[in-house]
Amino acid sequence: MSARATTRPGGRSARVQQSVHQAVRDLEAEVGRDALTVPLIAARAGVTPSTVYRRWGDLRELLSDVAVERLRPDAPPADHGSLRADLEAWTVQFAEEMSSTAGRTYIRDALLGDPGQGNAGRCSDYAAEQLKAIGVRAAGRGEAVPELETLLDVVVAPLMYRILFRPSELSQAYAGRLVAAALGRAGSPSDT
Amino acid sequence: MSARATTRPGGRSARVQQSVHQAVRDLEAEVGRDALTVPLIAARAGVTPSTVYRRWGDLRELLSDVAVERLRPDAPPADHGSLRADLEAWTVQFAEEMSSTAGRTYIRDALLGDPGQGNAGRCSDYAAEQLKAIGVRAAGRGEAVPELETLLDVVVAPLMYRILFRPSELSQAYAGRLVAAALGRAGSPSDT
DNA sequence: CCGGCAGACGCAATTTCTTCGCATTAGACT
DNA sequence: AGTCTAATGCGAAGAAATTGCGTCTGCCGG
Repeated sequence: MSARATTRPGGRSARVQQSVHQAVRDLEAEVGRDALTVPLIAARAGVTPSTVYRRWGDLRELLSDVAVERLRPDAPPADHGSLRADLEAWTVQFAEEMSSTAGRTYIRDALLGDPGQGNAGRCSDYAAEQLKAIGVRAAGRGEAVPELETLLDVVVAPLMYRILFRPSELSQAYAGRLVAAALGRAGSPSDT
Repeated sequence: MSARATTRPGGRSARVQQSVHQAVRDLEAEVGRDALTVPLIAARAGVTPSTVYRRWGDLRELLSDVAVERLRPDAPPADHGSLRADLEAWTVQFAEEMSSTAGRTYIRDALLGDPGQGNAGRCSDYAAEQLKAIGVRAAGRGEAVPELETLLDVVVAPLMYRILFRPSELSQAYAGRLVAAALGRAGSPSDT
């Protein structure tokens, strides 16, 4: 499932998916996430509930798809002139977005309704792409760049762990320390 | 919510909670987790569905409570004679348990139905307690012991990140590298 | 030891959600 | 243009969620 790239961009399936996703976003803002139901979303989207059940299986999977869309970065990471500055800026922004009430909800939704783990993997891929872009740019400047896996282990994973399991232990200073730790070491615990 | 320590151990509320939890565990083994419903659980537990809804709110919160119970370590970490050996053994066992199909399901359930983030925090506390016990024992031997926060950042967080977001990237060798990384550094990115 | 009190539970009706079969339609392909 | 596949709409039947009300359990003061 996880309806994606169905027929063509102009086809009916694509229109239905768009209007359903849009209905989820609209209703989430209007009535709150906890009040969302499949019949409610279907009515707003102008389709019948059975269509939603057939395409997405249940409400959780639909919310998971929408959440992943919202977690997709909308722009490449900003260029601040150095690897350290780029990493710090990206990390702080990432931490702020993900630790917000909305961000945590999206992460949890993305993780929850996810039979094949596809959506969760996509979340990680988004972060990896951004970090890779920062790394390529830094390499172009001649800077030494940590392994991508190292950054995921040392920066992203601790952030996400706190966001999910220890939301009170997260601060901007902590995010900064993670970046410092990542840049302070050349090798990597994960050189797979 | 999150019914806990209601009246007395012998009270009726406690009996209801126990029988409901037991019903969840039994039915999970018999019919599979995806087939669980509140009416089904209530019938097995010998209570009415409305009781379950009133005490736990919905199925997700009930499953969250049961999942946290299952994630609670049943014994202190084994003693292998040295900090490194204890850490490696604990980490490998932790990774195996948590990355199994059942373990991932419990983690996801614990995270999902968790309004106040109380259950997620408890999961982290369990790991922290085990690590602390290993640390205290090592300190008693005169070994230098990393900060607890460092272990959470360097060992637990990367493991959990892979379990949740990149399940295919997890191996026993990776768990070993994480321990090596944790013991190879004295300081900490998180000396809060 | 007895009676009152607060909270939890059982019961049952109502509302809402979920599932399914069947007919119809949109879009693709020749 | 004609046909073929797949997705959608519709409606009914079944299951689950929610709620009000009466009852009972277990606790506490008299």
